[in-house]
Amino acid sequence: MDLIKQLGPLALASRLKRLSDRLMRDGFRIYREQRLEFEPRWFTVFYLLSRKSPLAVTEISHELQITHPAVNQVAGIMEKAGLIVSRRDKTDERKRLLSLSPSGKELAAKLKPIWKDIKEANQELLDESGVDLLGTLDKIENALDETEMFDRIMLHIKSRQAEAVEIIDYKPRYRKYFKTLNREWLKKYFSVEPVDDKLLSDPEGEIIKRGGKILFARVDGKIVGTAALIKHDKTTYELAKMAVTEKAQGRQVGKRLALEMIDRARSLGACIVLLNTNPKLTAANNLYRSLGFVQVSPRVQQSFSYQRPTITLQLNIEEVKKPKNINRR
Amino acid sequence: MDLIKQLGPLALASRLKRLSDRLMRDGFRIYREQRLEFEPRWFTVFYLLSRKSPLAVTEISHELQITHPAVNQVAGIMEKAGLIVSRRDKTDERKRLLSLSPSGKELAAKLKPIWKDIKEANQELLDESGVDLLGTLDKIENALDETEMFDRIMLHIKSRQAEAVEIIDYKPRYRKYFKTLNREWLKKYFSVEPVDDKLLSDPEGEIIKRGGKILFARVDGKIVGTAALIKHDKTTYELAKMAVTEKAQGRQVGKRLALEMIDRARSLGACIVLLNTNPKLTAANNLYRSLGFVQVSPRVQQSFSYQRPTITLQLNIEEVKKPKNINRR
DNA sequence: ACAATTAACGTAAGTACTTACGTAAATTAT
DNA sequence: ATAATTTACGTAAGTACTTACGTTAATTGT
Repeated sequence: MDLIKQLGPLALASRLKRLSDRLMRDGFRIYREQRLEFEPRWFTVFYLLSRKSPLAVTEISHELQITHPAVNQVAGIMEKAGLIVSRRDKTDERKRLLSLSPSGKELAAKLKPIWKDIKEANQELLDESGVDLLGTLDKIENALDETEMFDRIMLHIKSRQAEAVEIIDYKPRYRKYFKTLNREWLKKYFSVEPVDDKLLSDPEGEIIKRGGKILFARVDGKIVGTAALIKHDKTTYELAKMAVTEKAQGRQVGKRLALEMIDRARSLGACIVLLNTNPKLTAANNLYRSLGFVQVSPRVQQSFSYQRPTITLQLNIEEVKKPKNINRR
Repeated sequence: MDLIKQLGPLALASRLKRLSDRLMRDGFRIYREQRLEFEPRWFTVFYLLSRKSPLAVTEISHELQITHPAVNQVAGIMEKAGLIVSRRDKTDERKRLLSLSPSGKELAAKLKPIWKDIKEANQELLDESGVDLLGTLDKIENALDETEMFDRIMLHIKSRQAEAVEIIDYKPRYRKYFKTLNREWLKKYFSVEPVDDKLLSDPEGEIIKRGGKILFARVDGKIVGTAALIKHDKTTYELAKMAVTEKAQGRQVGKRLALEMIDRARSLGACIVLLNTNPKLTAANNLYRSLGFVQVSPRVQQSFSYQRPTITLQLNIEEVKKPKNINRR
């Protein structure tokens, strides 16, 4: 019958809102029944000012953990209602100091016993239910302070997306993807240089026959990414021509390709994996750095010859640590 | 630092709202980050339709325990976005049947894995905190279904207000209040008849010297109510001239006066307490009935002579039960 | 000492509900 | 069979927050 209840953790936010709305509404009814010109919305700001004043708008906002426009709005309404007064801070002209007006103080005195009744009624509700909701909320808020729900969900999404990525070895029938995927991003950011075209047109001759590797990434049966490993010497390889089609970006395809390729390099006896990239490609560079790549001196940079500005990164193969949050069965 | 947290049960609703808002906001960020044209607000209606359709607006409203305008609004937005379609019910032209459109179904398929991630992340948050929040919410919602917060708070307020009412015996210096308080309501609802004026002008002679009683109610040092007990014969008394000033109404003054007067009648050896009232005075009559007064036959009605329509109520003194929720130390 | 940055506040618009009220179709009562 | 009531839906306005953005005053860096 009650879907939100049934959905459990999925509809947690909706359920909390529903309960909050239910309690707020009854607060509104109480004030009206007692013929008090007061609204639940005003409570936090009003109560705070009744205990400590004057206070500036942002001071209140910090203390209540709500935004300053919220405070500003409530303060505006209460000032119109004559409950609070405001004046500029003499020492800081930006600040507007709020405090209760005489009639605000009078109302506060009338409200105090009602607040006590509300507090007791809520306490009884919690006692009756026999559960420590406040303690529960404490713990949940603390856990969220550690890691926000956004990051928690993103971890799940990324791990699921990484699992959906299949890494497969080079096969002649995939050759065309090696070229098209790479030309896609080269055209977008720079231009396809002769050095690029040579490699892209003959991956078997230029890369595989010289002791390198080529991998592809497949998601839902479609080839969405590729990467090459070029052999420089017995212990030095270069991770190059890594490309992920635009639609699949942000789905951990690049990460999976790079991780797998580093594994392959290790198997081939590599001690150093080099990588040429452009400073503008921040998303890619962040990935490389997260995998342990560090920038090396310009000396190394000389050995390759691209028209576009290039920086060289290096990974010492012994330092590789597998990242925690990617499940790579 | 965090006032809402410090206030505990008093700011329970604010705190639940704050947590709900925090979780909702992150939901919004997740959909945006995944480049999905979907909002947390749509979730409940959309999810329900993805499982069961078609459904009418109020059917959804019942299932989700939200108001039908909320459903109507969300449905309107989602229809504009092309996610749902609606058609009239053939057998009941009032009903608008909602179901997912093909593109809505497509989106649902994309959303399903994300929902799973959200669910898991929320579940982990709860597990991590080591508390059964969902069970706690269940219990609290059940307790509120039994008795809403409004009624819980009202019980506290009424009991406190009843305690604040002081019942004091007649003293000559209070004589004027007996007249003014009674004229106040008589003028408001009817008119002051000669029979009234005779009693009100000489309470000592007309009531007390004839074996009756007069009581006053005092709140915060002010006389706010009065009541008289008129002796008819050895075992029959009449509760009359009960008046509570408008400002103090709804604060249990009448109830305290009536209860105290019934006690006095009992002490004087009364078996029956009569009472003349007007059918229009519903608030007062509800009080009388709650105290055990029942309407008697018109025969009794003849013995008194007011111009205004009058019904007579009677209380058998042995039947008096003290009401539970009024604390009368 | 001056520019750049940061802080405090205000306003506008958006989100996600609600209550209040109106209309029309269906159902029930007399 | 007609009137009265109930049900289903729609619209308007209100509540209580948010984000986004702009202005002005104070603070910091060079």
